[in-house]
Amino acid sequence: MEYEQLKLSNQVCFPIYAASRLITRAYQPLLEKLDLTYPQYLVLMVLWENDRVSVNEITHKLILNTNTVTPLLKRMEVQGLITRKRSEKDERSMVISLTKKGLNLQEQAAEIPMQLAGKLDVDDLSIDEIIDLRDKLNHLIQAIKN
Amino acid sequence: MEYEQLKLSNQVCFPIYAASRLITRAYQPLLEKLDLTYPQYLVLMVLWENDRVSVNEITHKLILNTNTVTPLLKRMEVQGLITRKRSEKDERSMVISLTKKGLNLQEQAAEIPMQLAGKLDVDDLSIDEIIDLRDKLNHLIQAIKN
DNA sequence: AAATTTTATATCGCGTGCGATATATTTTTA
DNA sequence: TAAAAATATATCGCACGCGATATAAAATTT
Repeated sequence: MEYEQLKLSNQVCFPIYAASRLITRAYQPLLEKLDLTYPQYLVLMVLWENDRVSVNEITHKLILNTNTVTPLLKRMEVQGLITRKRSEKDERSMVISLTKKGLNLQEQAAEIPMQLAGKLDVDDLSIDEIIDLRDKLNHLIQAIKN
Repeated sequence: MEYEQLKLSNQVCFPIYAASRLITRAYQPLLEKLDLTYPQYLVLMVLWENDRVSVNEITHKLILNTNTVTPLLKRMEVQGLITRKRSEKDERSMVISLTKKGLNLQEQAAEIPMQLAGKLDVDDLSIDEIIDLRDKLNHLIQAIKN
């Protein structure tokens, strides 16, 4: 019995899953120099755009759950990248802020997107194709969320 | 100082990372009925296409490392989905085979792709868009691999 | 105002995912 | 053929990622 829909080559989900891991692998040597993991880098990107946010805002922006983000932030606190303080307005809420060290990393991190692009074979992939890919993925994300 | 390239909304990598997790989440309730995780489902897809393969072949097809696949296969062996035997031709190699239970799951699993498609908001995403997305992702995967 | 519900964060357990490393077997080289 | 290199799998440690559950504070209802 043949089930065409069960072939790996016919899947959309598998390439997304594989691409996600390949990208994390590609980032890894670049982020290692800053002593960061990819999820930690994402948290910093959120904070560089908007410092002093709640755990809740971070989970929403990164589409992660608290049980992932809380330990992640605790590790980042130990590394001296961020601080965690209870909000005075709402004692339930945690305010996450950049330390000087976390803020200063931004300058070095700014080099990373270009360095990563260098890892892609330009013959295989154009800028237009990447932008189209990004937009279609955002469509897919919306379609799953709905 | 503003770094446009560090904004989440300008990233391609983040949507891939987010989409990957959202897809795994979408699969989860469907796979739960078969008592499978997404990576286990992927291993079965490999075996349904081609039974009696080595660990090496599985790692290559799924683009995973041995240190991920070996424990994964051991858990699947405990669940009675597969068997693991040393190859007679090459004692280093492990031959992974489907059990009857593993083989029989194929019929139920054949329903999953259609069920998953039902979770996507059709207004947001057309079939053509999905196929184009799949092809562009495969381009990206090749571009990273090179 | 007291009781109930909601919201925000944290904890626990388990399954990945991977860098680094180990072990055994096969292949290649000297 | 003995030594060295390559190949296949396994083990260890750590960081996610998430379902289930807990706890405390705030908001809502009664």
